[in-house]
Amino acid sequence: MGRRVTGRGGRRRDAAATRAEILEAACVLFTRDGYDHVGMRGVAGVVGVDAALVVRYFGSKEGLFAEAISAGFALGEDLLFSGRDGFGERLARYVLEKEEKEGFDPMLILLRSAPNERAAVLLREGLEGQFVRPLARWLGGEKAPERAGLIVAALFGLAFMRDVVRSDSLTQAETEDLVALVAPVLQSYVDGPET
Amino acid sequence: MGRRVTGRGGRRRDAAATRAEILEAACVLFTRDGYDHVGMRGVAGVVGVDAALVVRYFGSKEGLFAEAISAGFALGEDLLFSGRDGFGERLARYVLEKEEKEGFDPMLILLRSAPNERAAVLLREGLEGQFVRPLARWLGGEKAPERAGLIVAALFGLAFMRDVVRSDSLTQAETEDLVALVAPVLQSYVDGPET
Amino acid sequence: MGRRVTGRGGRRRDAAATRAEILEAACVLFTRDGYDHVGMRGVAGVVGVDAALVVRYFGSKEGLFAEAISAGFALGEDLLFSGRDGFGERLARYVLEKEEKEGFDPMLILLRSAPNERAAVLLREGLEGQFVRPLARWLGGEKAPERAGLIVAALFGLAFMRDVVRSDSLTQAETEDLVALVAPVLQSYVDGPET
Amino acid sequence: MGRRVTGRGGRRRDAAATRAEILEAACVLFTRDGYDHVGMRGVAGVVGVDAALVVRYFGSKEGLFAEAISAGFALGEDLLFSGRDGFGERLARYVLEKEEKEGFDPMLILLRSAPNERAAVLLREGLEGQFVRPLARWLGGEKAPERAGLIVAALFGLAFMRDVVRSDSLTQAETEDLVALVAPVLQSYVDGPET
DNA sequence: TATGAATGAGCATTCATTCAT
DNA sequence: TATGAATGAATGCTCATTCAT
Repeated sequence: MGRRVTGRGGRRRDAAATRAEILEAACVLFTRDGYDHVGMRGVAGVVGVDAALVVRYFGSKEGLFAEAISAGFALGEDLLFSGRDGFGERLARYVLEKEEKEGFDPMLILLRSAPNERAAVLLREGLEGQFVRPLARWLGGEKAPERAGLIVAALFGLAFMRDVVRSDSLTQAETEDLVALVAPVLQSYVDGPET
Repeated sequence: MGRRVTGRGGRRRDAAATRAEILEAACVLFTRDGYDHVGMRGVAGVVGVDAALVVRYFGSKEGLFAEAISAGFALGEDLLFSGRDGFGERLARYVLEKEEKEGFDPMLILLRSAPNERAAVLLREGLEGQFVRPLARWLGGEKAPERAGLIVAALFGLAFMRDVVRSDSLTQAETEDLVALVAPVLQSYVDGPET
Repeated sequence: MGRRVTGRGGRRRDAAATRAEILEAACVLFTRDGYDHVGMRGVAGVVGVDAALVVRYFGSKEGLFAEAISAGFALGEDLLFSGRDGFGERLARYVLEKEEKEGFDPMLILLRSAPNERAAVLLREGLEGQFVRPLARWLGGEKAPERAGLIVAALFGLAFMRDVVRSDSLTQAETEDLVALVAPVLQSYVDGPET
Repeated sequence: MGRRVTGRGGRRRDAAATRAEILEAACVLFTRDGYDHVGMRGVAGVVGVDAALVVRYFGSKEGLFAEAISAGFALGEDLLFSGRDGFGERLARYVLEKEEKEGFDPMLILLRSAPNERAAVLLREGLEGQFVRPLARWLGGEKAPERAGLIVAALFGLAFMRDVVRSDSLTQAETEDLVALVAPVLQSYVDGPET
C-alpha cells in the first residue's frame, strides 16, 4: 500500500528502499506483537518480499530487532531533555498522547518483547545506556539513579496499563485528568527528595 | 529412570492431588518464563506426568493459564485492603520486598504473559474485575477509577523495571531509599486530588 | 511395502515397531545417500510417519545417525575374528561379495558420511574403538596398529572404488580374480612384516 | 570495508585472472570441505567477488566443480608414470608425504565429494578415463584393469583413513614404517600375478 | 561485463494438540 | 482414567540460482 511500486512480479530492486521498508514493517510488527510473535515470514510478507531477504539484510531475527529498537531509542533521546520546568507534564503527555507514529512505539516494543531472553538483553542495555543513565546524569542531586529509574518505571507502568492491558480505568479517562494526577508525581522525582 | 520421583515417591493415583501439583508447577513456570515460553511438556515434566494429562485436566494451555492466574488474583485481593494510613508504604514494600513465594508471583506472570493475545484477554479481565475496580471502589472520592489505575500502573512499572528489565538503577538501590521515594506517590493517589 | 499395517489413516501405534522401522529406513538411506543427503522428512516419509516423530524417538539427526552406525559396528565385530588362516581371503570376500543386506551397508555409510564433520566424529570413534584397535590387539606382533590400519584402509579403498566410484575396472571384474589379487595382500598384513 | 583486498590491491578488471583466482579458491575449498559443504558464496567470498559472478563464469556449482577436478586429474597424470622400478614406493610416498600443495589435493576432493550424486558422475568419468584406464594400459599384462583398479583403491583407502577418518593408527605411525608395509603391496600389483 | 537484489525450495527442530489404546 | 504415539503447522535460517540493472 502506498510505497509499493510493482504491484506484482519482481519488485523495485532498490536495496536501500527495500531495507527501509522491511525495517519499518518490523517496527510496526514488533510494536503490535512483541519479539516472540513476530516471524521473519510475517515481516517479509508485509513488504512483499521473501523471508530470506530479511535475513540477508539483517543477519537474523535478533539483528532485525536490534535495529528496530535502536531506531526507537534514538527517537526517545531528544524527546526527554528540554528543561526542568514542566518536565513531569511533558513526559506524562508524551505517554498519554502518543499517537504510535504509523504503528511504531518503542515503549510497546519493550513492554511486549521483554519476556524473551534474547530481546531482553538488547532492551536492558539500550534502556539503561541510552535512557536511564543519561537521565540520571541530567537529573543530578541525591539518589539520581533511583529517581531516574522510578521515572522510567512510572512511564512504563502507565504505558503498560493503557496500551497493553488496556485497563478501562485509564483508557476511558480524560487525558487531562490523568496528566493532572501523574505530572506532579514525575516532577517530584525530578525535583528530588528535598521536598 | 522410568518414573519421575516427585518427592513423594512414585506417582500417586490421586487425581486431585496431581491436578494441584500441575497447577502449582504451572504457576512457577508462568512466573519465570511467561505464557509463551512455557510448554505443556515442561509443566508436565516437572510433575512427572505426560503432557496429554495436562491437556486432559485443563483443556488447553489457555485453560491451565486461566487457573494459574485466578489463583494469583485471589492471593492479591486480601493483600491490598487494610486501612488508608500507610497504604502507600505497604504497597511499595510489597513490590520491593516480595519474595516470589515459592517462585509464584502474579505480577510477573502478568508482565511476562501480556504479549500473548490469548493470555492478555484473561489478564485484562482478571486485573480489571478483581483488582482495579475493587480498588477504585475502596478508594472512593473523585477520579477514583483513574487513581486506582494509576496505583496499579505504578506498581507494575516498578516490578517491570526491577524484575523484568532488571534495570541497575533499581536493582542496586537500597530498598529503603526506594520506599521513601515511592510510598508518598502511592499515598498521594490514595488521598486523592485535594491539591 | 511388507511391514506397513494400516494402508492409510493413522498407523499401527506400536512405538517399538515404529522406532525399529524408522531406524531401518535410516540405515538404508544413510547407506545410499550419506549423512548430508538424508533428511528427517525423507526418513519419516519412507516409514509413513511425521518427521517430528523421528525427532521424538532419536532426539536429532545426529542421534539417529549414531544409532544407525552403531548397528553397523555391532554387525561388523563378529565378522572379523575367526582365525588367522584364510583371514585375508575372508575379508576380501566380505567386501567383494557383500550383498548390502536389505540396502544396509555400514562401510558405505562411513564412506559417504565422513565428509560431514558431525558424522565424522562418531565414525572416527566407532571405527577406531570398535574395529581398528581390537583388530590391532588381535593381530599382535610388530607394528600391529599400523597393520590393522592398513587392513581397514585396504577394505575401504576397495569398497570405495567398487561401490561409490563404481569403477568399471573393479565392477566388471570377476570376483575370483579380485580375491586372488587382494587376499594375499590382506594376509600379508596379518602375518606381519617378517616375510 | 567495501572492496576486498586480494593481495594485489582492489579488484582488477582482468576477467581471466579473476576466473583463475576463483578456480583456485574452489580447489582449496573443495579439498577441505567436499562438494556439499562448499558454497558459492564461500568461494566468491575468498576471492572477493559476488557469488553471481562465479555462476556467470562457471555456469553452476557443478560446472565449477568439473573444472576444479579436471585440474586435479591433469596434475595427477604426470605424477604417476616414470618407470616400473620403485613405482610402489613412489606411490606410497606420494600419498603419505603429500603436502596438499597450497591446500589443493585431488584425492581428498574425490573422497569428500563422492557422496554427492552430481559430483560422483564427474568423478567416476574423470578417474576412470584419466587415471585407471591409462594406468591399466601402462601396466599391461594379465588382469591389467583389475590391477590398476586395485592400485587406485589402495591409494584411496590409505588417504581416506589418514586424511578423512584420521585414524590414529595411521596418523601417528612413522611414515617409513607405512611405506615399508605398503610399497611392496603396490609393487605386487605392478608386477602382476606371476605367483 | 559484472553486480547484487531477490527468490523459492529446502533444512532440522519445536509446539500444542488429537486419538487410539 | 490416563498414557504416550502420532500429527501437522510453524519456527529461524541456508542455499544455489535468476534476473534486472
